[in-house]
Amino acid sequence: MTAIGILSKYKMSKTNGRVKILKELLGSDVALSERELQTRLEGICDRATIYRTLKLLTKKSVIHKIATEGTVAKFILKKTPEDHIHFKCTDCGKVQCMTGVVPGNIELPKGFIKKETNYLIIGICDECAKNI
Amino acid sequence: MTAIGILSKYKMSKTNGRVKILKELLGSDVALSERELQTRLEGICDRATIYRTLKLLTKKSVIHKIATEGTVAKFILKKTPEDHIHFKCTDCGKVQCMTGVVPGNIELPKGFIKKETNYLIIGICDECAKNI
DNA sequence: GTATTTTTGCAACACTGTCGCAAATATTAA
DNA sequence: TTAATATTTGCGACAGTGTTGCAAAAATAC
Ligand SMILES: [Zn+2]
Ligand SMILES: [Zn+2]
Ligand SMILES: [Zn+2]
Ligand SMILES: [Zn+2]
Repeated sequence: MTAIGILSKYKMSKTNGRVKILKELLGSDVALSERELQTRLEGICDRATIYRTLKLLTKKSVIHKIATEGTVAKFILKKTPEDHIHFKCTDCGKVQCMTGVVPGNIELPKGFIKKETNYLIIGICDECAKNI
Repeated sequence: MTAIGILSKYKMSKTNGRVKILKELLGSDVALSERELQTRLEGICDRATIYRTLKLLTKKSVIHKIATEGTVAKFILKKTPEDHIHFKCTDCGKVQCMTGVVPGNIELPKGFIKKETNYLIIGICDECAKNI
């Protein structure tokens, strides 16, 4: 689906900034932070606009937010609604979705109610592992 | 083990701040942020000292750091060296270790090297679930 | 086209976490 | 116990993230 298509689908105004932000996210196989988007967009729009857009797209479930050990949140297109694991490389810093790696069916103690998950594995990615 | 005992074991100077911080962590079954420690200690020591102590204790593996979806890191005593899941309640905000809940043996794609994990489940804790 | 609604940029803000450095405290050795 | 040495603290400054109010700008509806 195209950026414009997605914006139409969720009844979001098609502004220049939003289209460009979505295009970057659509074209990236790794999660991006506001900062990284800012750099890629070369000041096409304001920080605040990027944050607002990321928030809105997350709410619409177009993208999802990944909590890493650092301070920065990263965002990536949501390809599947299912729980899955994320991987963060300590070498290149890339954060990506691990599709195909299924987290075992986790059973919580009695009384606990699961809403969403945030599974992150930190290590060395396949690309970086080659150069060790 | 006592706060003093732990500090001795890891050859850390027994300062007032460190003892108090460790005591709070030893007495808490939920993860605490620097802010929460600050409040509990009622200004016994500086922000910077708390951050430095938390960093050092994490390095010594006395406590561990939990990344949540927000910006704040929380710390809790490390009872086991094994990978385990954490639970964050959206109602009361508590973050705790889920001992007993074992994450299935996750197999990464070829080439990826695991160093550490950060598994977080977000939902309603048993206590809060009672009052719904 | 104009009217209306939504979004933007800007500036200000609160907050987290880090660091250098002089002063304070803890450890050590006598 | 005291003096010498080593470590830690508090303070202030800083960089960075994310949020918000508001007037101007842009997009949508008519
Ligand atoms: Zn890598
Ligand atoms: Zn994902
Ligand atoms: Zn709760
Ligand atoms: Zn834990």
